[in-house]
Amino acid sequence: MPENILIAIAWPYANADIHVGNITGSHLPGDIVARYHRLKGNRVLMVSGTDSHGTPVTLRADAENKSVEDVYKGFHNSFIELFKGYGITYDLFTTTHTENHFKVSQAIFLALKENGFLYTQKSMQWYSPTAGKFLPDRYVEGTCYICQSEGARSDQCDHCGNVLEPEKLINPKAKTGDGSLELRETEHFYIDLSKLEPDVVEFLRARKDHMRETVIGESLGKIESEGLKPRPITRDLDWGIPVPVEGWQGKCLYVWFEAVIGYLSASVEWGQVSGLPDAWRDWWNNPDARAFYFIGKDNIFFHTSLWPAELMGVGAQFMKIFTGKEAELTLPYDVPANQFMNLEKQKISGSRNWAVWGNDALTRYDADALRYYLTVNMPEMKDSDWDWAEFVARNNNELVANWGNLANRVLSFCHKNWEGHIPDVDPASLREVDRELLKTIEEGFNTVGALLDGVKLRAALSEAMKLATTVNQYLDLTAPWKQVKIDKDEAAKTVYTALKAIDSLKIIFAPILPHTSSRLHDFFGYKTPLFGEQYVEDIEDNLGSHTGLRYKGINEPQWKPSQLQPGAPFNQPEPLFKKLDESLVEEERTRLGN
RNA sequence: GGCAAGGUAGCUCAGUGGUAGAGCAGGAGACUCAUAAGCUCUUGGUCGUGGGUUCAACCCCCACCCUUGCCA
Repeated sequence: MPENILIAIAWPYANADIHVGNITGSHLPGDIVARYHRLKGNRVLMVSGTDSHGTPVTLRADAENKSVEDVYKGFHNSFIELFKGYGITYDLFTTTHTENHFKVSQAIFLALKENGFLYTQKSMQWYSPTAGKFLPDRYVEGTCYICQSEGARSDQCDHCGNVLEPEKLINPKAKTGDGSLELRETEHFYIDLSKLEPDVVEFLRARKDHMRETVIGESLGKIESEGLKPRPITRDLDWGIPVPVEGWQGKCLYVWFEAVIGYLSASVEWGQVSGLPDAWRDWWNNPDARAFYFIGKDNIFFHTSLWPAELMGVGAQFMKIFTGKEAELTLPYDVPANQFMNLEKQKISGSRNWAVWGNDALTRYDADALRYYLTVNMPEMKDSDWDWAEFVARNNNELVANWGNLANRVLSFCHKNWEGHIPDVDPASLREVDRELLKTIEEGFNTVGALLDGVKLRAALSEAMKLATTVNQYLDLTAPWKQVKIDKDEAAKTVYTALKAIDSLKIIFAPILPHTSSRLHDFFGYKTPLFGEQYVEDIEDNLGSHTGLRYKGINEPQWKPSQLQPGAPFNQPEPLFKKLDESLVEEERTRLGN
């Protein structure tokens, strides 16, 4: 019975390019788990999109003298290029600036309102008369009223570290230089999270055993010690989703409230563009569907507490408003948040160009080499570090030397000695040592599969590499290069066994290394591909048009041991991975910080 | 400041109340099918600091230091 698996990945914000930390943090782990479940034959829906709204986008547009649409679309298109290059297979990668997302978000808002979880409250906010608008707290700075230091943000002082009350800031100025500011009264909607706190706590307790300790600590641990407080969910802003209430013109839904709804709205949109308008309900109205949310540690609260609170708060009301039929929405099953990846011991910083940019790295390195290093070094438990010397070493000593060389040595040995055919061996004639090896590899489908299912990706990769080592050991023991000179039939058994093992390992590695596994798949001459294809599609609606990244899958379970047929022809193999020259370490390091 | 997570071999990281683990790097050896790759053996750690609980602590408790995230 196939499972329904939702892979929800954090929405990149349309204000910065994607770097290796973002890739290893959420997009790559999500893709690995998605590919695994697709190979298993499960029904996967993997969605994300560009978070296009909010103040930083409008400020950038002003600074660059562009329209906000141009700014977000510039980033959006570059994100799509990157996902194609790395093989991050979104069923739909869309944006928050779609008519559909507006409707879904507004329906969520209204459902919460009808269910009594929203209230309004007036407050004083800094207003810029010259710009004619309210400024977000982080764009107002002045003198800290606690430590008297200059340059404090109105909501927080970096010098003394205190959280500030914005209206108490001394001598406030707009960071953007909009002249003097004044306090004005404004009114906003708040979500009363304290009412939903018992539900959120229960939700987290039920998932305590399979969620990461860092995630549980950051959410359940904090709620138990600090509680959940109400949060404003609207802002004085014109670039975003209008508050769907009479008399609230000029105010929008707060980005953090609206962006998480994207997982739901992207699923709805995926159904629309796929010609299956109700299909999203198989994930969203199905309590057995498992929903995984791949995010970075800075986002934990929003996904473990706020988003579940929104979902539980709307109850069956969202579906009633949006479709006319009452139904509950599926809660997250797991939120496998990653920690951060540093770069050469320092925090990644876009403004200082202390970063390895995703698209740029692809111009010099193969996607699977990058995917390998980003998986082996994924910050699952604690922050990790991208180190160029380590990248080269791991590529050369592990990926090339162990797995790549294993495939290459056996395929080329066989191609040479058996004239481009799999040795025509009767499987019943295999020796004990051959059966042992194949049994070990077959068990790998369970052990590695369980690790992938549990989102323990470093462990899964390590286990797969261990299996490759086992095959290398087997070859050393059976030494077919000696055997072939003495008894070619015996050597044939060895080579046949090793090829079967490699053909199986190809599948086991495929979620992590899809491009090279596909090449190996081609060498073996399979007709059905391992994976489907990514493509882009322009989608029109009443807000304009946007580009969606799509994926057309293969409907065939392939997570199972090799089906290689004795005697079948196969293609001339080539090395799967490239050895990297040590000199590039210096070369890459000089790029940093400039 | 409050809360949360991390601080284990040169490097990157697993780990558990009961005689410290892996991969890579370093050292040695036998082999040669392969991108001089693979295989075997091996050096290497007072498990952040200081206390405490226990027959026994890296693992439990307390304090402190360092790193990171959040403060909704």
